[in-house]
Amino acid sequence: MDTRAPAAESPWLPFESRRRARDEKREAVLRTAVQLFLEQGYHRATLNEVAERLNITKPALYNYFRGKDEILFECWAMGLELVETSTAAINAAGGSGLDKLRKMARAYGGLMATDFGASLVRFDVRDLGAKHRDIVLAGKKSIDRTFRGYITEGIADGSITPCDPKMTAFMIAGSLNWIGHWYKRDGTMTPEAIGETFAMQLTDGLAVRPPRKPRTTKQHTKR
Amino acid sequence: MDTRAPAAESPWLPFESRRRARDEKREAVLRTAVQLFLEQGYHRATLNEVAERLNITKPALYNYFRGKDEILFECWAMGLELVETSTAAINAAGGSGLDKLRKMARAYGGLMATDFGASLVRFDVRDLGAKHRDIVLAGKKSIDRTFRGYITEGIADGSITPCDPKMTAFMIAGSLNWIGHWYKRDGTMTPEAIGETFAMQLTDGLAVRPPRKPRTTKQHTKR
DNA sequence: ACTTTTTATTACCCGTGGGTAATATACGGG
DNA sequence: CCCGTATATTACCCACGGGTAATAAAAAGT
Repeated sequence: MDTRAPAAESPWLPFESRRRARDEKREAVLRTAVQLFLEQGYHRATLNEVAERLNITKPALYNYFRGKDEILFECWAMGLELVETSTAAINAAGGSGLDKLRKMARAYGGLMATDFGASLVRFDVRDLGAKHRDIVLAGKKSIDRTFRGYITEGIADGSITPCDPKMTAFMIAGSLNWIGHWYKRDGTMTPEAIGETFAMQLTDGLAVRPPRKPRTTKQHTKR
Repeated sequence: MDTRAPAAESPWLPFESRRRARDEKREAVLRTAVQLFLEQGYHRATLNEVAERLNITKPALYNYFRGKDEILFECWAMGLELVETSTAAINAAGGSGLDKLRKMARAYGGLMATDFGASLVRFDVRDLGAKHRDIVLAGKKSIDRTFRGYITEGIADGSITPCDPKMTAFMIAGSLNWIGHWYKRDGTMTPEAIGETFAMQLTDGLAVRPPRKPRTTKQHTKR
């Protein structure tokens, strides 16, 4: 009667044979939800459709989450966790401030091309309850501090030219965050490649620097 | 009976003396709406509250707009118009690709600190009807083309070091777009100052360049 | 095999908010 | 002064979707 193929990879096979572990299912809900939220936007996405994609019905979701906003929060939590893992590795590896900043740009930029990574910038904290919102805001603040930290560190150790760490962090994080808004899987560039490109260009600059003798700045005579 | 002070500057004085021109009112609706949309997010903001802030009632809004989504669209239209005005001025002024890119960064960055400017990046095109959505997407595409154009121009005229214009445009526009997400009026920096800072740093780079003789890249021996 | 617990289903509630119909009030012109 | 038009108001509709209660079916325990 219903000949639709089952959604990609749901632990709930269309009928019966449901015996996987609880955590696996919870995670599956999350994966499906984050996808739908990104696809349609949090408010347009309905729990009914999340459930449908998993071959279950809406109330079943309430076995794993207290409500829609908790699912949203968990998406954020996943993203934050990924970032923390990255920063931990970077801090452990050591190096100059510039080194760390570049590694961070690469890692963070790559994350922005993943579902849970994009969650960090595509969703709205105002959709969360006060409690969860505070947690997320703290996480975001921590990320910001990390960026600023690497920059001040870099200025101190001479690997980065003096600048306002706050503004520069906003600038770099902003351009990386934006990846979460435009990146589509169909693109030719892999997330890592994008992260790499951004990391280099953000820290390398654009303007041509006159190698030594700056020829009088305006010599673009012919048109 | 109702002793509340009338909202800031509404053409509708609490009772009577409503005779201002239609366009003025339409614009007032727009200004109030965009503020509320930014404050609370499009979906949480209600037309009832928009109306309330203007000392009128919801159905009165329908004298000026066909629906909520049309109001949203007009916010976008305002923002797009502002950008177009800027680019027109920049193109008229001429200069090298780098010059134009810097001017654009300054102008666009400043716009991101305004309500209608922020509309361009804080709202979701998926909230629009197909027709309006297409218009907005076309506008965004045009902005992207402008950035890319200045970059390719700059590469051609030698003011910008060779790079992938697409990626670089994403990078610069991204960091500027992000201003629309974090800028708050209470900050110490004026929008123009931010635009200026970003314009310079984005095009100047961060990494210390060894003035001439690069001393063997790793000399951060002590700690 | 029986009971208990977990997990799912069906059926429903109901708050919210965009949108509309019917109506009233003000304004401008003849 | 009266009428037509523009603009506002009150009162309402109703679709949508998050959330819940009651119940059934399956797993797990003994």
